[in-house]
Amino acid sequence: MATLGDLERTVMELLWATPEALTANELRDAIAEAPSGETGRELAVTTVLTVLSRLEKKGLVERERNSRPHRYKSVTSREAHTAELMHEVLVTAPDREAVLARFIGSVSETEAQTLRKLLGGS
Amino acid sequence: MATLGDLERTVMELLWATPEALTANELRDAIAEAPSGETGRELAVTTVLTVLSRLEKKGLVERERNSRPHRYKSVTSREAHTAELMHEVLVTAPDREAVLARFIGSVSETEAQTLRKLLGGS
DNA sequence: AGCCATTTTCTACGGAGAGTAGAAATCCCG
DNA sequence: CGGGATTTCTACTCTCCGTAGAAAATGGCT
Repeated sequence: MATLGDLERTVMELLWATPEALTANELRDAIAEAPSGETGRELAVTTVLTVLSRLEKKGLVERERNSRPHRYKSVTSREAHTAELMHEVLVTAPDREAVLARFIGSVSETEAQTLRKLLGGS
Repeated sequence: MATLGDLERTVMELLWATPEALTANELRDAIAEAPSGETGRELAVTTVLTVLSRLEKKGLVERERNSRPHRYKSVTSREAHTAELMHEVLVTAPDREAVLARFIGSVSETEAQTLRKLLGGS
């Protein structure tokens, strides 16, 4: 179930947060700035490249091979990816209805509201 | 995020499927019978015990230490556990509303129906 | 009480995934 | 064409998990 490591996750979050495709160097710098979370670490650019190729193999990242410093971007939006993961979790259980029943009990009222709206009438 | 290995998952599914607490030996036998999935493997009972203690450390399993052959049972139901996992996934994204929007698009009509019912009116 | 079979704990190994990065190969710009 | 930038290869380490033997603990039976 495509589970991500810490660094992989950090990279994905940066890619998800950026509309344009990024180069490995740009990513290395962004990680060093460390706007959130882990103390800004100084990684070798090869480290970032390794992670990127692993993410590419996992199908989460796509690279533009034509432009010289290759540019990387996420294949799906963060929301789509998260929703897909949720669905994967859901279908691991035989009784999905029961799972959903529990699940809606765990979401906030605001979120419940959103769900009602999205599910529309009937 | 408490991700399970294959054997750990197999054990959890057996525990979830059984109301009474089970001993390591009973679990070993149940795995050997292999009612589903993996070809019935003959595991050493110590293997099962190791997995059980790891699951206990992860908080998924509880053991009755008083009864002599210790008996193990799951801490939460399969549905509760699955729903909890889904929620954990949901909150990894900043825009939960957007994730939920995608998510409901991925559930079947039957499930959507269930959700409407559970969310009630208003 | 003492012994032995059963049970539990400890220790360990091998393989996979992930973080990390140097060495080597490749690629262009000037 | 040469050299700096870029990419690929290779590799080491750590942690997790499957797997199980060795060792310790336990408890019933004589």
